[in-house]
Amino acid sequence: MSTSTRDKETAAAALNGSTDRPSNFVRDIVLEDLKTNRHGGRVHTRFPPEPNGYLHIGHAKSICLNFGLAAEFGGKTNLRFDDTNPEKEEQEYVDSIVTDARWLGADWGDRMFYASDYFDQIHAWAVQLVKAGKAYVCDLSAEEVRKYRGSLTEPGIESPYRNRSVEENLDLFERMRLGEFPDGSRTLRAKIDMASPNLNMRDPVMYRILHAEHNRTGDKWCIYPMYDFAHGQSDSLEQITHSICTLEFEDHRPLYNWFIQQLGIFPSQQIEFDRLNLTYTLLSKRKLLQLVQEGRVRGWDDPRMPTLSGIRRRGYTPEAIRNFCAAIGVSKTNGIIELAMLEHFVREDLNTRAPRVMAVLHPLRVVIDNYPEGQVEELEAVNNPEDPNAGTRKVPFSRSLYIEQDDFREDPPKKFFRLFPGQEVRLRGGYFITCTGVVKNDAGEVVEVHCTYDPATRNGNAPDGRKVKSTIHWVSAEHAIDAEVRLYENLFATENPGDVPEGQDFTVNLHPNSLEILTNAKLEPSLAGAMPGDRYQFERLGYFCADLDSKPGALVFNRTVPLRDTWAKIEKREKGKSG
RNA sequence: UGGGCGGUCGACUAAUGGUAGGUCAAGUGCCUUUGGAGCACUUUGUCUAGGUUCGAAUCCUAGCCGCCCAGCCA
Repeated sequence: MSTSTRDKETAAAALNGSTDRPSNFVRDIVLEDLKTNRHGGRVHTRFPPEPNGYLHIGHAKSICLNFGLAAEFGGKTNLRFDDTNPEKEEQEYVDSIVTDARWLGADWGDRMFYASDYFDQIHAWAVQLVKAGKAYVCDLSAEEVRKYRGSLTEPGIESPYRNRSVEENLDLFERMRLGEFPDGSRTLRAKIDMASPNLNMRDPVMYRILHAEHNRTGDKWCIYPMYDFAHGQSDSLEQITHSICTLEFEDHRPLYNWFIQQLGIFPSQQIEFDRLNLTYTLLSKRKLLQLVQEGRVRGWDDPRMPTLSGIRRRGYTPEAIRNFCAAIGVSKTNGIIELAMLEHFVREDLNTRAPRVMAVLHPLRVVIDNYPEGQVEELEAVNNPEDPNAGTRKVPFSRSLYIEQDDFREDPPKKFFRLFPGQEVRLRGGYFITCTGVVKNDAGEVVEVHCTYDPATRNGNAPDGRKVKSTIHWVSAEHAIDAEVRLYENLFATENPGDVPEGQDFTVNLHPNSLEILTNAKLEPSLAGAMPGDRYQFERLGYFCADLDSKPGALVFNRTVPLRDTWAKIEKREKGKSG
């Protein structure tokens, strides 16, 4: 079956309501347009980032919506850079956006465009509006324009330059283009209605003078169109059927439509949805840029950043992000999604695919007193209990091991099932051991735990059928490889980092210890060949991903997300009871 | 106080005049060689007040609350 046939059938199935994909209001609009044959069955969307920062998880929602919708109905999605402000845009951002969008799974074929591709046409349209008496050159300064605009409750006043002749406007606009005037001295404005209750309709600026080198058009232009006079025009040129943007552009829709109507060009339809908000997370390119510039993080791809590059480096998969985006839905309510939702979808994805390994983050030495000195056994460990095809691996076992400090208590609290004096536990993939004693340092801290093992429990079960309440992970001390492990907390300590006390900066909400670097982690030897980007479950701890900084012999792992920790919950609750 | 847009479990989202359902979170139990995963069960909701209707989350009226808009940013 050809792709297009299948796509059409998919579209038909969707039209019949026979798919179980959860709908949303944008999809419903598309469905309705398809039913009424509004665009001849065509669905064409676009993803229009400004190359002034890195893509973040909020953009992922938009990418999934735009590309997902088009794909579902056999349509297309363009990648289009909204590059109308040369002062803020850079090639680095273009490159990162391409990389990140592709990584997420976006496919725009050969349709990667730039608003700047259309500068000639947009300029011609501006001239067209001038000739029609719908636009004029205004000599008011920025400050004057603001004053003349009026306020939320008061109408504006018309610019004294509003009624210049077409000839004069044409001449002036051309001289603006030729660079005869300094930045900010004049603008081209649409002649609409200074009394409109919608401020966007009070003679909005269409073109401003900016003697700035543009990343793509160089010094060809010294006038640049504003968003409002570029975006809809670009949509129209690309015959975009559904131009999906976020809620804050709702007030711009009348203007979007006004330009299209005055110009008599293809009527793309703007539809607004709610942008993503996540607890403990800031999704504002301006603020993320600030974090990078002030060195509060290690860069745009710092694993604590909500950028796609940061999240990727942290170990998230594109599938997890897509599943998350599908689950949160699309609406017009401005809500805030709990970060736990995102974390759920990484765990869900990684659970099925991440190979299990053993790693000890905070090592505590264990000596098995009755295990023969110098003996080494290769125990067979399951790679992934969720995936029978993942097979097994050999893990060396010897007399001296490391276990997690948290897995031993000299004085166990209630409901603590792990190792303590007199207690027997199972070593994951191996023997039962019983704690017989401890060695302390001068400070009274336990530095070594002594145990005996039961040779009859090699396969992890006791022949006499006795049970053990807990299984703990371990690594053989002499075989362990060292690694650096980076643990992350939320970048921000408050649920809504945008809420800032009067007069303060949002950085006051930064989590003081969002990065903890462990330099003494001990890994099982099978990890020696881990390459950057490789993902694992460190058993009982969480999902980890070899960092970009990782090299053979100098491994570095990021904790993507911890495993759900029932014991931590119990302990917290018990402590609350007693304290 | 002008205009625009919204208010459904703790969070997100369905139900488009006809049984308020799903996911996350939380809790309980089962299971378990990860206190993981899985399974089962449970708690909690239609902003308020009127009205229309046999029947309202849905329609009407009036309130209340929240978000966005006064860049020559997007």
